[in-house]
Amino acid sequence: MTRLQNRATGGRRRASHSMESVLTEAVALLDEAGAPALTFRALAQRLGGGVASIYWYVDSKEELLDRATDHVIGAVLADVERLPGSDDPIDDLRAMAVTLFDAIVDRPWLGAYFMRNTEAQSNSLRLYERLGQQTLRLDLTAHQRFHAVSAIVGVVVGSAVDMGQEPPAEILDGAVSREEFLGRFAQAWRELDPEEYPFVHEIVDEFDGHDDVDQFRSALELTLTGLRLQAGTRP
Amino acid sequence: MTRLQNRATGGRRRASHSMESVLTEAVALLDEAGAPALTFRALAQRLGGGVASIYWYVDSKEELLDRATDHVIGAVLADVERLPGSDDPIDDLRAMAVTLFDAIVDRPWLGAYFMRNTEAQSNSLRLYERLGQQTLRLDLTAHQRFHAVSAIVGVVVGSAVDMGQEPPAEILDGAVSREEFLGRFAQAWRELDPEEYPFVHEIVDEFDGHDDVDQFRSALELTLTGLRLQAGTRP
DNA sequence: GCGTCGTATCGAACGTTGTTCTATCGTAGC
DNA sequence: GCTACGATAGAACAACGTTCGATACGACGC
Repeated sequence: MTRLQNRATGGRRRASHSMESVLTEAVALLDEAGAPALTFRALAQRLGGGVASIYWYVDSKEELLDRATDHVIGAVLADVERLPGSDDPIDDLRAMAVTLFDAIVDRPWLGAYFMRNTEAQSNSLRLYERLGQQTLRLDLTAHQRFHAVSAIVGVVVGSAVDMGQEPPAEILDGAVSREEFLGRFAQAWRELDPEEYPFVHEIVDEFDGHDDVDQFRSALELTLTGLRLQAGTRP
Repeated sequence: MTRLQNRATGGRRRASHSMESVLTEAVALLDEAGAPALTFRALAQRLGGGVASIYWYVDSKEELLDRATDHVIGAVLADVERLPGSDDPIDDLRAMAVTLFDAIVDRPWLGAYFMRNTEAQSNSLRLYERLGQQTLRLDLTAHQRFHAVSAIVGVVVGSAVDMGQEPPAEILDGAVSREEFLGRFAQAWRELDPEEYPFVHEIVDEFDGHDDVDQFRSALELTLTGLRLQAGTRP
């Protein structure tokens, strides 16, 4: 689609984009080096065009982020809709939440922007709807249903934000592994006064080398059993 | 503490700060207009000094944010330690979580930075310890205790992030109230296809004019009942 | 009194960011 | 061909975090 122009002045090309390509490359940048890597200049270079051209597709960086987020949430939504489904709505809720969480594990930057603006994020709304539909199968009031879905999304986002924060550079360039980094923290904790920090000492071994997915699963399970009790259904 | 100097050249003053004053003014800026308002230039102007002076107290903006966050978490910790305490550790956990959440309601910017870096945030670690101590009174494994506290913190952060995002400017300058803004969303939702969005229609009235604190309380209650069941204690 | 050292301060500059301005190209319709 | 419009792009702008070098101040030795 790109064309030659102005052969006399050296044959500079004009780039020809599309909403799709802009979003795809934006997501690629986010995937490769996280949120700070997505700048208009980096994106323009990748698209082989000028900085200002991006503003034809998008009014601001906020909108770019929203659209990029919604773009990948679309894939998550497809995964969720492809889920088999069972006779237990709570099992289905768990499967959906795990699917969403897995997507955020693959793309840590998602955590910060997911569900920020349902206006420009139509796929997020659809996902929200899908989660909510499972609560329609439970014996709850509308009030309880609303809060149940909020709670589940809250658990996902809460866990995701924990992992979403940029690792401290030393870990990004591979100078130290994640295990080393956690271990360093654990060591500092072990040197605290056991009288003053009995709990920290109790769990320091659990913290050292812990798995984020386990942590999320446990948190999710607590809310789900709470929800199950509230709905009065048998496990 | 400020002194006069160089009277001959017009009597320009030299400002004299302290870690305390820097942090206090930084928090004041955050409180007044949110995270984007805290810039080194704005802070310097408020302190009546130069921009570079702040770098004597702090090595980067990240450290400034960490220290400012820990500064106010110190007050939260004091509130938590002032809590009466009961014979039910889960009741105490709830009271602590609510205290923390209330602090974030007052200072929405807290949500984004709380628990980001326990290295420079000693008060956060103390708060984490205080929460964990309650789980020591429950019949749980160390593994379960670790996950329980993570879950509770996750619920707080998850709810806080929801509210922590900057309102879209129209609401900041008072052009539209929060109720109007929510109502606009609700109206858009009501116009969706009821066949395709049954859940959204079910809860749109709950969403319209909903209270963030209620939402948080419900989510917290679900995890707490889940935890209670896990510990096998009677309510 | 004078020089020196460490603490503390500040103006100016640098590089990068999001955003806007203005000018341009290429194609489709007349 | 001319025009209107969709699309592109370079240059400039303001604001930001950060760094540099110079400078002031109080305390100390002498």
